[in-house]
Amino acid sequence: MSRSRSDLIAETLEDEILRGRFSPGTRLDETRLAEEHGVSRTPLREAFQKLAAAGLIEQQPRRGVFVREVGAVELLEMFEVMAETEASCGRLAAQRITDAALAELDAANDRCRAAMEAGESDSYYRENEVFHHLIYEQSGNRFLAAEAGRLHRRLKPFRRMQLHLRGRMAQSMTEHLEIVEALRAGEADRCAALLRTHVAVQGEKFHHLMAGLRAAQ
Amino acid sequence: MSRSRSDLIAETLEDEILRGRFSPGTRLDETRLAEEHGVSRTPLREAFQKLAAAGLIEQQPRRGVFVREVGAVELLEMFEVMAETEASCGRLAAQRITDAALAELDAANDRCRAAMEAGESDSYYRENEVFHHLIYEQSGNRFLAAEAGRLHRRLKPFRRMQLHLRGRMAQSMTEHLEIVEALRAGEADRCAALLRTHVAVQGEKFHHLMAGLRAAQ
DNA sequence: AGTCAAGCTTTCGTATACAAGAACTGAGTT
DNA sequence: AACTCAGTTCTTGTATACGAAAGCTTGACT
Repeated sequence: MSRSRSDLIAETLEDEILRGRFSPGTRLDETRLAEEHGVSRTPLREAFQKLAAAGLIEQQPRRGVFVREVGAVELLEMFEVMAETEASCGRLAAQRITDAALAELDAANDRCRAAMEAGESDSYYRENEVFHHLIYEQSGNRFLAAEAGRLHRRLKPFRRMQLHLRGRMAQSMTEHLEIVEALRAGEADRCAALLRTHVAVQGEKFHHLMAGLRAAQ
Repeated sequence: MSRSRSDLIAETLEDEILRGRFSPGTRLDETRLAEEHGVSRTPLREAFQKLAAAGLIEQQPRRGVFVREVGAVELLEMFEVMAETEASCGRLAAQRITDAALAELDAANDRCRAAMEAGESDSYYRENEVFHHLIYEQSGNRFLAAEAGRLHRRLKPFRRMQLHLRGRMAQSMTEHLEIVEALRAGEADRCAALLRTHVAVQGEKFHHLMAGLRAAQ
């Protein structure tokens, strides 16, 4: 599937940026990175194009490329869009979901509950992701699902931290159950509303975390 | 603003593709296009990267780049997402819109009405676009507005044709008025629903047109 | 001593050259 | 006559070389 060197490098860089190896604002040196990956500047530049298109880096005219500083405002905006997008997925899924998928959602929720009861936030996070991706798929709209997946991936690093907030897992869990209920009943509007708040809460929690960090400094 | 040659070429190519100079499935010859634009292959390849990221072309591993064949299914999916996205814009705008923006929407609608009464579908189309972009902006979420704008642009060529359908302009017009009403009243859910169907109708009309074309062959 | 300008260095943007892979064509064989 | 295999050619992917622009440093002038 992966086409060429530049694709591979783009993936690697994306991972490294999202994982925080390169902090926001850092300048990415073409020459040095090319050396590091053992290639010339050409494939590296192609990788940069892709990252720029994905909004991860910023290319300044004759200055170089920099890891994009995603401000708190933009991040909150992205969370809002995520909430709306998931609501859309839910709305459509409520009209189109299959019994098999409903069973899968139940199973994912069971695993979520198990993780919660064991207090394993890592595996909770993993199963939570399965749950959400299932809904994306069940929207029956591959374009929408892809869009949702992309945004989800983008917000991943910021989503994760808030599961450690006390009581969040339990609350998230009950919301999941309600969502499945709405899906099973085919209540599109209700399902959309539930998903919207379920995700919007993450944005708010994130906001609180940010405010807390800022206050602590 | 525009950075370099490759940016310019990307824009030109995008326009040419959307306008139909290159029909879907056509292979884009690097060498020939480079010659045509009076540049080397390098900036052209960079332009290709951008177009690929925008989903307009497809790069096949050692085969070349091809104008993407957007199937009817995918197109309908995109219309559906457009409907959902505009609904989201409307929902948020209903809570955040300013009086000034409401006045602008009224003005745009007046111009729409004038165009409709004059039977000028071109200028109706233009004012219609203004109307929708205003709502994008008034969502108060720049990320969402950008997303909506991108999708709108992508669907432009397919949106346009259906205004020629008999009675569509008049219906569109009344829907606009209802939408502004909901925005003014701050009724988020109603505004979202109105926008959703307003845009979804376009997808359906498009579907009919497609079916008609297919039947005519 | 401070400021401005000019040159120098660095790095980006573009061109070109080279290598590797895929398709096509031709001939030979079954 | 059809199929296969090998050679050739065309095109893509990558490397490298060159030119231009931006920033920094240094020196001279006020």
